[in-house]
Amino acid sequence: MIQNNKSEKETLKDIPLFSELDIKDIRKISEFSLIKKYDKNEVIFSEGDNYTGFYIVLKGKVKVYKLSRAGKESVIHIIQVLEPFAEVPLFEGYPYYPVYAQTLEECILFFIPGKEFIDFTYRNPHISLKIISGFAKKLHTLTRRIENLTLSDVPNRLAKYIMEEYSKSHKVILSKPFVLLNISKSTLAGYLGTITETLSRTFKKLQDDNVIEVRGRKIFLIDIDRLRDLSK
Amino acid sequence: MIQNNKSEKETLKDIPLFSELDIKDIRKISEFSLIKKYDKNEVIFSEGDNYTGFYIVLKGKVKVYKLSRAGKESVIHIIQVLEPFAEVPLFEGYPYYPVYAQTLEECILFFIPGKEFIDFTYRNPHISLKIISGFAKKLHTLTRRIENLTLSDVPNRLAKYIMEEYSKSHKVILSKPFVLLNISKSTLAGYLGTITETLSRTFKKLQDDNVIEVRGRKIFLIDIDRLRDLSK
DNA sequence: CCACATAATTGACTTAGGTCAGTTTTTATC
DNA sequence: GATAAAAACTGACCTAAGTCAATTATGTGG
Repeated sequence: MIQNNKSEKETLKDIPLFSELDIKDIRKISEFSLIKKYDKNEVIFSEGDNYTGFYIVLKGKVKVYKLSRAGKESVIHIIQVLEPFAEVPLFEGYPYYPVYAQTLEECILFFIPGKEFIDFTYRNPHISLKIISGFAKKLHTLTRRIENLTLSDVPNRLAKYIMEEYSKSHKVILSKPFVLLNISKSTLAGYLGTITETLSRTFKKLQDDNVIEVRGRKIFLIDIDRLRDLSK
Repeated sequence: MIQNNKSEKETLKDIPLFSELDIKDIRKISEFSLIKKYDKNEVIFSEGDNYTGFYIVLKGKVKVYKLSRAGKESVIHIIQVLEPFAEVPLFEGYPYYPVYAQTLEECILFFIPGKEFIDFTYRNPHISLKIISGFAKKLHTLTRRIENLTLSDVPNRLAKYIMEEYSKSHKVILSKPFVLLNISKSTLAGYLGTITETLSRTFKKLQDDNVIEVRGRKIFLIDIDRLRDLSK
């Protein structure tokens, strides 16, 4: 984990959280923030660690998760480029990280110390509307997750996931539409609230039913209508 | 559903969301808001209804939930006195209610039209910090719910629920500590992500193990240590 | 490019918890 | 306080998905 703090100030403007800020404010935030680099699979913080601040992903992907006593993993969020994570405890006044965070690949993260950011927020109230809309979006997502976990079975949840990924990026090879999983199948299992074995069998079942074709991380959508139906 | 708009202005100051506002602001909000009365079990809004605004419970309790195709119910929140609900879509710009809401008993609700409240927020940025901390708390709760649904079984989730209720209100009769369920067992089942039959059997099992004693809605905690252990 | 480690798959088995159907208990209403 | 309606409970059964153990595939660093 190396730290440096050069350029990159341009990128910050692309972060939804900072999109309303002018270059002066961006510079101010940069002054008390850090750019940190992480290898693949590095643990960024653990549940129970003292809270120091939050992160924004500039490059790579981060898994935010909880662990059971037995070591089973429940993936709460997959954080993509330009998205923040661990910003919730800051506004709750919670002094510890309530979850684990680990990189899924080589990452560059923007680290923002909590105390300084709170001060900044007080002096720049317009940023709070950004925070609110970010939180609202997260709340919506988590609500849907709870709904899915309680009302849908695994094939249903997997179909939903594939359809959502597909609607984010319409990729096609040789007239065949497909989705490229950007996380490992074990991470996906944890995200769908199941285990790798069950996920593997579910993929197979959908394949045997000619709904999809699984080739490694490429999932070809053979029968989109049926997949859409399965995802309801 | 009758509407009237008298007194009650004092109560509004007790709502965490409004606690920082002075009497002038409270009066302003009251001007564009409504007090609505509901019978027990009245549906306040349904999923898909056009979004008009959000509510704060002044008296009673409200269940916020989703329904599966088959009509199975997943309870997302139980809203208690002075808590707001349906405020999330407002800040997401989502034009429909994404959930159902129904009273669990006779209720008095404060209804705040969305458009007017947004305007008010722009002119009173200090209220946005209240919104943020409310959202942060909700996010924390939902995260724990997901964790529980994916990593714990039903006895575990029930034990957690009882312990949490107990820590909110330490009630004792004849030296026996107990918890008074303030929702029906079928609602509780939906909240714990299970069904009434399973909940009933789980209560029975905990009773047979001499951990609790169930007498209607009164749950006596016979062996708190073991219950606490079960809830981990 | 090989060797090792990690990830994914598969089979046999178990089990938590859901379904269905019927009964009892509690609650609300006249 | 009787009667209906709703909520809670119980038993028999079933099934989705978890566990355990072993195998196969994939990826990665030397």
